[in-house]
Amino acid sequence: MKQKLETLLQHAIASLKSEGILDHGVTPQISIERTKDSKHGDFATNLALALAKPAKTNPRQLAEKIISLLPTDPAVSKIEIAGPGFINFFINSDNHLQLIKQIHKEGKSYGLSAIGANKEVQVEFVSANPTGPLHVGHGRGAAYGSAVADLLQAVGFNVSKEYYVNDAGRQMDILATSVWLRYLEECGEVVAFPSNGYRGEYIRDIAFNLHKDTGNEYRRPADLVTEDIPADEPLGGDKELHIDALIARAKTLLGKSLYNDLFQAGLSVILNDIKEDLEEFGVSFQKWFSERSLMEDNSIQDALDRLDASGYLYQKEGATWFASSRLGDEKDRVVVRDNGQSTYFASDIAYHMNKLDRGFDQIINIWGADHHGYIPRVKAAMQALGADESKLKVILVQFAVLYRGSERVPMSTRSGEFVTLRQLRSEVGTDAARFFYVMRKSEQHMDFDLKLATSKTNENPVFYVQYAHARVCSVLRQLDDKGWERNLILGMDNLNKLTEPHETALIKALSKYPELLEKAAIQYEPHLLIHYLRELANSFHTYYNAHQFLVEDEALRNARLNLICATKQILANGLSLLNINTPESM
RNA sequence: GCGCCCGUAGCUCAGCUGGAUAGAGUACUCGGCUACGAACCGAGCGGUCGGGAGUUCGAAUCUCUCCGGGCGCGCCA
Repeated sequence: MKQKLETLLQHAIASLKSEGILDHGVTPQISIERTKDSKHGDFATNLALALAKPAKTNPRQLAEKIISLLPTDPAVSKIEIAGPGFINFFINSDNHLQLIKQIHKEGKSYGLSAIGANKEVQVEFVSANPTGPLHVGHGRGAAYGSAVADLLQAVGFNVSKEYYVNDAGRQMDILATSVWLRYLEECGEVVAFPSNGYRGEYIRDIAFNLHKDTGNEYRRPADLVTEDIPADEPLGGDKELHIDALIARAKTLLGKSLYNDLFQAGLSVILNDIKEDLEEFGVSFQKWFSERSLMEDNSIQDALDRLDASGYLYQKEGATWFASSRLGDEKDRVVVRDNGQSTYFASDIAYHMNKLDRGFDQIINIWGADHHGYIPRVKAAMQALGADESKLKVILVQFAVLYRGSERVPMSTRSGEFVTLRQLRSEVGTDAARFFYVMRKSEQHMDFDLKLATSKTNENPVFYVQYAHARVCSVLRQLDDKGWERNLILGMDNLNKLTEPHETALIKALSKYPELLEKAAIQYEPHLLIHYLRELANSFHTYYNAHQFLVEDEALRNARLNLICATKQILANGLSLLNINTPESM
């Protein structure tokens, strides 16, 4: 409909030009908007306001001229000028009614579009370090990322969802060592647990199972473990030196092969837990990309060679630096440390080179807001690799700050004090959790009150939308109980009986769905879909309370049933896009 | 200190590529089941859109500045 109006306006502009009212060089941006107030019709354009200046006339006069030049169209029943010079379009009600047939015909695919033109898009999100279970902060990235990806898929992009697994580096060594020390405790060796180790209960679980499965294979005497290790922080030492020494000791005492097994054991338990957790949360990935694989297949070296070949690398103080400041970063960055180890950033350069090599048209990274300082250096790396940096879009998701009542809940993986995504899901339910996360736009800081979410689950708006769906289902069951059958064709033939204002409003709400879906997808704003679904549910509930559907008049009854079934269809389409259940009863 | 994000009703948030009277939910006050589910609906209450200046026909929206809050500024990942 919007497009139709745009075409009509294009004609009018062409006529304005040929009449000499408008200069030929002017190519106005036509914006057609939904009206907020139905007194202003269905659609409005500010075209006359925008063109008044170049046409050297006043907006209302120009609006009249435009209307007189507008070709007539059967879908448009009335055109008005309002306010300072808005042109308001009223759509023929028959045209609205056709929508019900269209929704019925297209069913699940109603609202999908092809604007993505099958372009290849990669969306990388969550990518939490596999050092512990996902917490509620990760949940937001997971819910948001999958919603964005699924929306893009719905409007015709070819989307690949990916999780970057940081299975290398010091954090992982700390994890392996933490597991080992807990394992030694299981064996009966007394070793003080480092203040900088992972203290979570899940580490003990992994150690317990490891001990159960392998016996004393990893056991080493406590005095050998602690011999000559620098003091930990609580004893006046340095916690970083302390834990690094313990890591080194683990490697020496266990040997490369056993240490690797230990490392792998911890990693796979945690990673499997994350995969399962996300699966249950309705989030799936096409690919789990391992950081370690970049080291093993020489990708990091290749990437660095490429940077070197284009002259962006140099040596200083024993380390290798990437001259990212030449490409907009605030300073240069180390890629190979003076001890010969490559940095995390070097892995990331290689990873992004890999993404580019895979030929995606668009690469979307969804990161926590704490990574924002990282964007310039990654973009610099892409440029240095000779790629178009606009291919990369980084979306930052702000933190969810947890409260229990008015008390702030701390979140730190290291300390082990955090609320896991699993706990949240079991307390508030997966549907409610997803809905709540996606309800807010990503840049908005989010206050998540656990007390509120858990004690008053019925107040979560997800139930409001699901209830609308269940209510339609209930009406259909009632129809059956009364011994009536639905007559689809009779209903379609009598759509013109739907003349109540509540019906018109509901149909109008239905008609917004496709354009809304496109907007939400292209702008990466799934919260728009949530808000829409709530509005739609509201239109339905209002209608439900104002009129009875199961009336004696068979023609009217079936017309109304067709309308509410169309509503049910769109509620289902929208909710399932967000991976939220559409219950038939609640 | 520099950089990014945010500041809208008592609370949680929409609205931001400039558009008509700034909207929801929640809380509070009324009203609605001899109706297909009251997990619902209707009405009311509630605002210097953080302050100030600018841009223009028009600013919550754009620019500048100040104030307040979050986050980041490692040879950590």
